[in-house]
Amino acid sequence: MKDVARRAGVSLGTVSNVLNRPDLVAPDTRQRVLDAIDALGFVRNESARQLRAGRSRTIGLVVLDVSNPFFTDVAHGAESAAAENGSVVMLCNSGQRPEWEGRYLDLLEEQRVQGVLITPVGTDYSRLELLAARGTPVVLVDRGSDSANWCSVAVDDILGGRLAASHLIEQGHRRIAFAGGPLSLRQVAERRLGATEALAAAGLDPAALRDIETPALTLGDGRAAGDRILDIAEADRPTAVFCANDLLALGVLQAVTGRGARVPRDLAIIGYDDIDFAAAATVPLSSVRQPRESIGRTATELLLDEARAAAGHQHRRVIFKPELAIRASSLLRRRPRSSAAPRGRAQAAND
Amino acid sequence: MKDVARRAGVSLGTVSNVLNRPDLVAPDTRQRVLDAIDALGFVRNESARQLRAGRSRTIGLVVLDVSNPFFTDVAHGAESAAAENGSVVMLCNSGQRPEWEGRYLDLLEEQRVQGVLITPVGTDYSRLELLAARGTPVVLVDRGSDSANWCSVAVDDILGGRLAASHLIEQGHRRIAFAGGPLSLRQVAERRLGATEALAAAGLDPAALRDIETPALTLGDGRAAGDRILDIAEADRPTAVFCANDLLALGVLQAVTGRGARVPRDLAIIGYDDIDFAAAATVPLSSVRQPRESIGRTATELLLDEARAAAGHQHRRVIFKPELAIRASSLLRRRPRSSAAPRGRAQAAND
DNA sequence: TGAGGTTGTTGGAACGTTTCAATCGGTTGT
DNA sequence: ACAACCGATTGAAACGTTCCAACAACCTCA
Repeated sequence: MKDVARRAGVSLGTVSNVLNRPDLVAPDTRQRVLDAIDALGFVRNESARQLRAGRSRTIGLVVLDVSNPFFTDVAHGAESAAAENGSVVMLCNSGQRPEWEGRYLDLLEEQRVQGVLITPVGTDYSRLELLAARGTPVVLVDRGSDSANWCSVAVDDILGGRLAASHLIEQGHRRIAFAGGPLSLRQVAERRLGATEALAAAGLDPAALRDIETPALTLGDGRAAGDRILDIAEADRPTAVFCANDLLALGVLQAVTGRGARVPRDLAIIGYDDIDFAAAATVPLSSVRQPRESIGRTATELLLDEARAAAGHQHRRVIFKPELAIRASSLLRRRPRSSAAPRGRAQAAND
Repeated sequence: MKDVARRAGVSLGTVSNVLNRPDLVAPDTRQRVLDAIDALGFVRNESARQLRAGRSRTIGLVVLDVSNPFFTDVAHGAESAAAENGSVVMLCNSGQRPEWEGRYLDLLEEQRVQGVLITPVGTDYSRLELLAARGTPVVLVDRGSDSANWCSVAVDDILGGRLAASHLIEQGHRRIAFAGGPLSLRQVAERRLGATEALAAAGLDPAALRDIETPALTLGDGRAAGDRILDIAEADRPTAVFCANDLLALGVLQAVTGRGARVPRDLAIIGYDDIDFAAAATVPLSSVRQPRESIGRTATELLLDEARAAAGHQHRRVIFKPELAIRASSLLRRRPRSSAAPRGRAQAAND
């Protein structure tokens, strides 16, 4: 910047003004400075700006799994909201490992980010509370929280679980499995809880929900879960499975059809998230839809509001409602008429 | 840091030494400083470090599409290589839009990142050349380049295209389509080129390759492509399609089976990338496998080498070889025995 | 005893910005 | 003719680190 100033024959302060408050400086001076910038190929040093400003223009987004399209969609929403406000999102992948989550939080705090959007791995929020207490705004994503320390944006996972299970019950299923894990993930626990509520509401025994616990929520774990379901003796085998997310559901679908079972006739499947691949599976996958991009967008807006308002900020708790997206993988009866009549051949089988 | 120094009764320099070269400082002083750090909840200011150091510990990774699992896998490889070297990867999504790519490059340069890993949108490398000339190492990812300005890590896409098309020809197909676009993406153009080479090598007319050009490489574009293929009169319709990536192929698969056509009997499909979802599709998708994580890892290592060696760095050009991953979506004949005997029922149909 | 080492600590300059009070011509109003 | 004001520019003080030459205290050996 010093070089630019010298070349344009002005002082450092003027160059800074051209960069930050161009209207303050006379048009011809401004032009001279801009020319010098061009000629020298000058590029602002963001570190120095941040150091001076005390805060960066970056927002941290810590997700459980980047290879899960759900999170990339959330990230997408966050990114566009941030871009509209001149900020950037730094995407960090904890991979459901608490140590990585911690590492990334340290890193983000050292960078003095504007704030952190996070879907925490566990339920121990002490690190986050410290972060918030030291002045970095935190917003919980895809996870409600009654804490007074931050905003949160969530989807009603209990309701989602209830919707999914009710749908299966309504389709005539009585032996239903729940695949998902670890149960320490609040999303998983709540979806499961919703399912048991639906069973109870239908006069069935909630304890009869068959748990297929998985180490994580990936395609591979889904394949393993599918194998485990098929390994159950037929008389006892669930006729339907509710998976804690679509990755799992797609894995189950693959394992099960790979072994010659028919979906939904032999096993009905419903997932959760309604990622794009769900509809694209060749037995189109029923799922519970969440407003993925809106989650990211809303969380970012809450965060920026807090970062700017500093004092006069009221923490808020936003809860979206999930919706059923019914497709072939869970439909045993003739497909109910929906507004847009579906094209495919309706399944006639019934159990 | 000043507060820490005061509390521990030492000078600023000593605190810095505790943080950066702990072995230089006497054990008890060190402990006193560490205690003070804990008590005050001190967190290093990364901006100040960077300003002083002149360079950050961040690596920029600019990809074409974060929602494409191929790139998240590349990112994963890059991330772990970076982590081993105490660096972090900042993931940026250009979404195939040149303006966004430019914005992100500006941003990364302002941050004085250690270097930039990029799969460029177009073929205009002038912005990158400027970046490299000003001293930021650049590594081209998934794109070969003979430029003397940077390293590159690529996969031989021409070979990949040849493999895919040869396989289809060998399966008896004569009317073959290529779905992909825009052709300005080098990946797309080269995969297509490989396919025409394969046709020529088999004594077929390379010009007979039927182009289904798509605006981008997404699931949605694939569905549209599938519809366009089925709209072709049956006598003239291709019996096989080679898709420029798996997202496209999965889209085609969905559209085609949704309209009652059978895969591979009515239309054989082969994709590219071999993402996890490919094997998980219910007609498991044949594909061309690329070493996704290795690409990211190798690129990062080249980058870090350049960033460190500064002077004595030789630009290198790494080219991986792709492999066929044959699955049901392209197999008309009895499945050839592979080392691990496949479980499913073999297809008996033949054309 | 004093020269030379070793070990641990210190003070201050530098990194590249932003910000703000101060300054400087030049008008304008009275 | 003087005060008051205006817009444009300047100079210097931060911001929080790292780095390095210098120093102090102590030890060792001739």
